[in-house]
Amino acid sequence: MQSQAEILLKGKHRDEPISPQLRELLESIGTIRKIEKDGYIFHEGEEAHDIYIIQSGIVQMSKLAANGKELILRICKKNDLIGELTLFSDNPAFLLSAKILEPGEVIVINKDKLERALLENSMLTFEFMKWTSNHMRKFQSKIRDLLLNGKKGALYSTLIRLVNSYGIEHKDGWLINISFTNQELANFCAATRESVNRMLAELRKKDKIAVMKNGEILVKDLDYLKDEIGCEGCPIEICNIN
Amino acid sequence: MQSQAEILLKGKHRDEPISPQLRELLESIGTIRKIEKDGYIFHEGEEAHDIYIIQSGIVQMSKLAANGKELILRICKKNDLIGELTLFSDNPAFLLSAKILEPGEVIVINKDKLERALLENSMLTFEFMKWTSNHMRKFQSKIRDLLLNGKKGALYSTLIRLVNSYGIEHKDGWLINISFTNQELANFCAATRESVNRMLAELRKKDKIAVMKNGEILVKDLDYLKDEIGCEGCPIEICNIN
DNA sequence: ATTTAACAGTAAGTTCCATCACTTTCCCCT
DNA sequence: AGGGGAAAGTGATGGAACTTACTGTTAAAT
Repeated sequence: MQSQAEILLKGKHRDEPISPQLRELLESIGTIRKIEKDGYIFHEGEEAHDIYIIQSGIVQMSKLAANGKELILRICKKNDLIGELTLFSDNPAFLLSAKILEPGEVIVINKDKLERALLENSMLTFEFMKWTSNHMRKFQSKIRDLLLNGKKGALYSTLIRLVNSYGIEHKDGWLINISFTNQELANFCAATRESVNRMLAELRKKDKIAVMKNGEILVKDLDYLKDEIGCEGCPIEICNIN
Repeated sequence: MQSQAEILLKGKHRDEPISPQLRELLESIGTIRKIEKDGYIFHEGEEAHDIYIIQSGIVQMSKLAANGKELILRICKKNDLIGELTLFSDNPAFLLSAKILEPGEVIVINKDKLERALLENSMLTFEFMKWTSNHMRKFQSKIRDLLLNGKKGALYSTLIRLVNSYGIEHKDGWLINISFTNQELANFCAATRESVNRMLAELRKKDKIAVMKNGEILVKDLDYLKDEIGCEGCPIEICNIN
């Protein structure tokens, strides 16, 4: 049995969101495209012909609401698959927007090609289904976190997920290796910037977190966050933000 | 172009959640089990060996939170697939509880058998993936509805989805053909019974809904509900509660 | 027919959270 | 070095939603 620390210590290599075989297939039928900071790979509602796998860089997936509010659902990095929900769909339009937070490269894979390839290779089908099903599980745990413990629950669980996905070890705790503005954190939680600011101030006062000079958050007491929201210790492959 | 009325008029046959081929496969490798009112087909956390397809009856899928709160996520009927998220999973435990609201029968399908069958028949794989992906889309629209317009948004969107899934035509609007207590409606919305009661009272006062003697809700002005929450008219195969 | 239990309905008080309005801090730019 | 813009931080206020507490209603149970 590994402790969470040991699991996290594997560092950047701890995530293998898609299997090596699946990745190989995707690479073989895809083409590389550069993605540039603050641009978008695609926008919600656009017609979808391709799906993407991230090679490097960071991509934020979000949904826009009618009233102008934005809901951030995922933060994706190397080996994450995005745009996948348009696969096997009758009217393939992107459901989310993909904003580039850090530049890098993606593999662009033609939807039809991929569909055919998947259907021809049952091992890959297996991997793909496994990935999809896992993704759905994350989503169900997320919906609970966001709804069932108020805004505090939403923020704390977001912080926990960010640590699980982007936390690096630090002598005082876990450092979340991407910086977000208060507004962005609020968009994860369907809360306001001011509420998030106040909650972070309180956590800082209680010495549960600290904010670094570059804006990154250091979580000093992860267990406190978990306790406060009645975290049931779901596995790290579910409790993340990818 | 069909109007929503025309689509709904197709009545009970408007939903074909899974394709006839997929259904045939499932039936051929499954066995029948009777399900009895107020019982459970399975509970959250139990080890999962089978998945189920509903033949008749009504089944409610819900997630329990640490603080005792319950979140109802789906209401399933004939041809709906449940327990599906344990497929292709490493540690197959049910993520939701399946409570029987109306007695009936389910087809019990062994997980391993189904996995093998799916991998051997790519046409079925295709259908299955399509179903999964569609399911994920529903979920994303749901998370937006529940989070982005307060409790009113959550309740109104729940009513709209119930009409889309269980609405039958009525001279004054759409009658939701299952009855729920205020508490149950609250559990759909992550709200309290009292809040739901007040919102329903307000809708009744404005003559937008009416409550029948058996507790069923008659939605007299569906467009009002849609307008109030900035409904973007997503298709009926997404905006439902199955 | 009366009791009981479950649910609906309402009101008052409290807490949570969004909104508004502003100041302060940070950091980029020339 | 100083100015401008973006983000952080904070207080006041109001409204939304939860809590508590109670009454009214219905339907089943004895």
